[in-house]
Amino acid sequence: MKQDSRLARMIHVLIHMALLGGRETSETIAKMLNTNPVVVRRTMGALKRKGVVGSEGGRGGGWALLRPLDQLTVFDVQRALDEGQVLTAGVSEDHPTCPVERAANAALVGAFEQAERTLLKEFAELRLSTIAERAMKDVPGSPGGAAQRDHQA
Amino acid sequence: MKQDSRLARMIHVLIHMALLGGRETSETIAKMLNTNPVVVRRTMGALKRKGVVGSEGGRGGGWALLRPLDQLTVFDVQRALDEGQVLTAGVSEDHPTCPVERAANAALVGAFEQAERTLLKEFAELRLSTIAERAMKDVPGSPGGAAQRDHQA
DNA sequence: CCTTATCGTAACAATTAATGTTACGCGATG
DNA sequence: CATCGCGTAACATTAATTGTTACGATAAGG
Repeated sequence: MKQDSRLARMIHVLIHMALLGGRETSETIAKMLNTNPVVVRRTMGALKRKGVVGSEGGRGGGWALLRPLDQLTVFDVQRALDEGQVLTAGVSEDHPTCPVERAANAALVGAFEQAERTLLKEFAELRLSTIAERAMKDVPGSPGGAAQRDHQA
Repeated sequence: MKQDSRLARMIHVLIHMALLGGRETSETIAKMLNTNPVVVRRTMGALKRKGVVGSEGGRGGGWALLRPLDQLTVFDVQRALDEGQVLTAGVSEDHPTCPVERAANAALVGAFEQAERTLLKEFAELRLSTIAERAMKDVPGSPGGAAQRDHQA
């Protein structure tokens, strides 16, 4: 399957929205994400339901952040997009009554739950304002300079 | 996308192989996994390359465990199946030069790497013999009894 | 030898999850 | 009342995993 990139995209967009400061239409945001306005509405709709952003229709409408970046963590965005598990163990369902299969699945599920706790803790500590600051440090340098610092090699 | 269940399946099979003690053909194993012999060969092939199992062709051939279960961890099996990352952050690649996108991606990648370290540590501590013992405790009770202990609700 | 059992592998189909696209309804603003 | 923009349903596209078919190589058995 294809990878779910909604979280990365939403973090990206929310930071841009904060930097721009105003109200953005789905079409503007779609261009930021190199995609289609409908995809934007779908995903932003989830954030709206959780009070992260607001929307207005009609002329002059669009989407607006409802909280400053330093009061928004990656955890908040993640939970707004999906309340279920982030990490799910790929279990087998070939013989659901086989005790060995069940024990194997249970062991994997347990390990993934542990890893998910770590992940969510990391998410909860990551403020969007922090990410925005890191992005800023990337701008001043010329292309090819300090810009690649974080995820090049 | 569909979830990768090879790890769960291989753990399941390896434990059965140890319990049976002999040499199993791809067809026998395929029945355990409710699938096709070719799928088994593909996946077991990876374990063979890492010395977890051995195979022999021709009459009387099949697959055999090369190590006892207490010298095999989930980590070993995982690495045999795939040397890459287990957990991968779903990053966005809409504007690869945008500093904001890059910072967002980098933050997520970092969090997932942390979670992966937790996961691999759990895997390394999980011996297949331990899982086998847990499965054994599941057998004696009648269906509906202690059997559901671990992953029912 | 020649038949049979088995692994090894390539090529292709089926299934499933995420994303992209088109179409249309509804409300707000000028 | 025309236009802009969200909301949503329905369908198409893309990508990853798994399933399937087909065929080659190798190792006994007779």
